[in-house]
Amino acid sequence: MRVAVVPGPRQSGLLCWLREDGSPDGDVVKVPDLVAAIRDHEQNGGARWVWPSSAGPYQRLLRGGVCVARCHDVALADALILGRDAALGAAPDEQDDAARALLRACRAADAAEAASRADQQALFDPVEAGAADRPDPRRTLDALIEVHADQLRRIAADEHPDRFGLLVTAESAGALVAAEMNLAGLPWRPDVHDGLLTDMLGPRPAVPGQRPARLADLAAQVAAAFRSHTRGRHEPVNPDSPAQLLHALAADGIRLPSTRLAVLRDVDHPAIPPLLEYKELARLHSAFGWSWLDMWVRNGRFSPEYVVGGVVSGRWASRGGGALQIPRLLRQAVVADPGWALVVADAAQLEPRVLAALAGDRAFAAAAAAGDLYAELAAAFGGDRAKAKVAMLSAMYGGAGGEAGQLLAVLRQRFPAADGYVEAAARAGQEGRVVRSVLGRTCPPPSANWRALTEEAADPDAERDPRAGQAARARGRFTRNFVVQASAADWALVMLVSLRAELAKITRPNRTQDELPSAGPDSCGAGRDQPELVFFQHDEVIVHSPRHKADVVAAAAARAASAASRLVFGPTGVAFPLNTAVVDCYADAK
DNA sequence: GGTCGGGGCGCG
DNA sequence: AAAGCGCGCCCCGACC
Repeated sequence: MRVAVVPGPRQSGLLCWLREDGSPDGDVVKVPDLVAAIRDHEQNGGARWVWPSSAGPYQRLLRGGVCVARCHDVALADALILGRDAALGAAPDEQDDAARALLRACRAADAAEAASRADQQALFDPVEAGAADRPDPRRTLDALIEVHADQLRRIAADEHPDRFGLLVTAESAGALVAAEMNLAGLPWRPDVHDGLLTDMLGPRPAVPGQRPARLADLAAQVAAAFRSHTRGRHEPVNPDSPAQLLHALAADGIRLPSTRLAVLRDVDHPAIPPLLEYKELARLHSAFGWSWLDMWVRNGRFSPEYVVGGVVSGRWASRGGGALQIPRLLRQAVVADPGWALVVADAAQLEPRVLAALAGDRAFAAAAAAGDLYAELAAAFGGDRAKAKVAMLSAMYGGAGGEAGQLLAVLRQRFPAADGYVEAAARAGQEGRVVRSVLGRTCPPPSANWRALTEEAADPDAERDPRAGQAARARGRFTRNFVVQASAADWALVMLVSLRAELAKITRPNRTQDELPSAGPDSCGAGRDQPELVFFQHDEVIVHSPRHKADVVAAAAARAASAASRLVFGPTGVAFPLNTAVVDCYADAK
């Protein structure tokens, strides 16, 4: 059962029950307390809540201690559906423009409210920011119902409506998980983090912006190693400046294309060893140093904002704190609370397995039935596992340099279906067509620039622009990778939301306001004794769980992985094994 | 004083 | 022969 929901003034809201086709079933219901109304319905069978975006209303619900099981996020659905239709050349639907504009205004008001809520630390103050700009609730509800019904029609019109419908459902559930994980936060020990920084960099500088002792020392060593420095003609070379480094090296007779690690590593110059060490430590300091700790860790939790579908391939992005680029070293600071454990589950070699399933390559599937895919493939590469891995990555990324070319030839011969699949995707991209993931996420169409460039080159009379071939091949690599990366993202998303559903089964249902432990935010019925999803990074999830429930959680993760494989790929010989570890500290999970 | 693209590097 | 896919964030340096 679907119910359209729009917030009204103060705590109120409008609800409208919908029929299967999305048309209104009965009158609009005005409720004085929207959070209470949704809590009641969740306790009595629930509904799929249809709202303009999860971002606004769901934050409010979570803070009221209410978790919902299902929703339809119209904004995320629109991105998927309109992306598909634009890519496939369907004409945009003029009549929906007004309705969609109204929903955008509603989401903007939600965002303004959320921003002001983040400013005020007081959680229970009524928040009225954005209220002035909020469009009329009744008109918004009508627009919501109209756009939602339109979306249902467009989903049904897809070449594979079941799969595309699953994608929309999973993306919507992903938005719920994202909000819940943001509220829960990743357990983070500032004392451990600070200890690591101090060990490597020296004590925290008293003056912010000052280089810590170790960095200052290395910077001085770098500068002193240049002749230009010893002749005293210049300011000390700043190791943070690629331009200054290139210049100083050139003055010593070494001309380099860049100051990349891979380039510097092969250079013989006294400045290089301290420079390499400087670069590594400077990055830690600037990206994840003390100021990061101050800015992002509160009450022992790191709470990044996840951006569902923020990457074209459907992977998530994050805003603030670089949540998806945490250096592996700092996993030591991710420690479960006393009496709790981290259940860390990552999909082993997800992308090559996805390719095997996509292509329906039987020989490949047979190899992927085992735990270590590359080890199984090694036989085809003279028993060398490393070669098998290079070949796979090259096939998926479009690399063909060095040894990769020969390895690709082996791959082509032994696994023709898998090779054919990515080659076809690459060809489509080069020709300016779009490709789709297994659940139907579409890659963006080529830009006008790209079209102009490549069409010019197709004209036999025109001067051949080398950039045209370059651009075409680049797009071929993009689409080649897209089909694999985006389908892997499909699998991971379905796995994540399946795990969420599994966890809900071992978690108490929603409680009433009276049962809330204290006057603080409370996620998904978690209180202080229930497992919570706290991290998701492309092919890996972390659940923070009471230690005595960790094994149950691990089993739930395994079921979620099986469910994802079945739902996304149907019957396939390919296995999608999960590496699951129950640990105190993230760094101990392999 | 700000913005913005590039270089570089962390993660998958 | 040149070159692999996707992000976010830091610093620098050019620019307004």
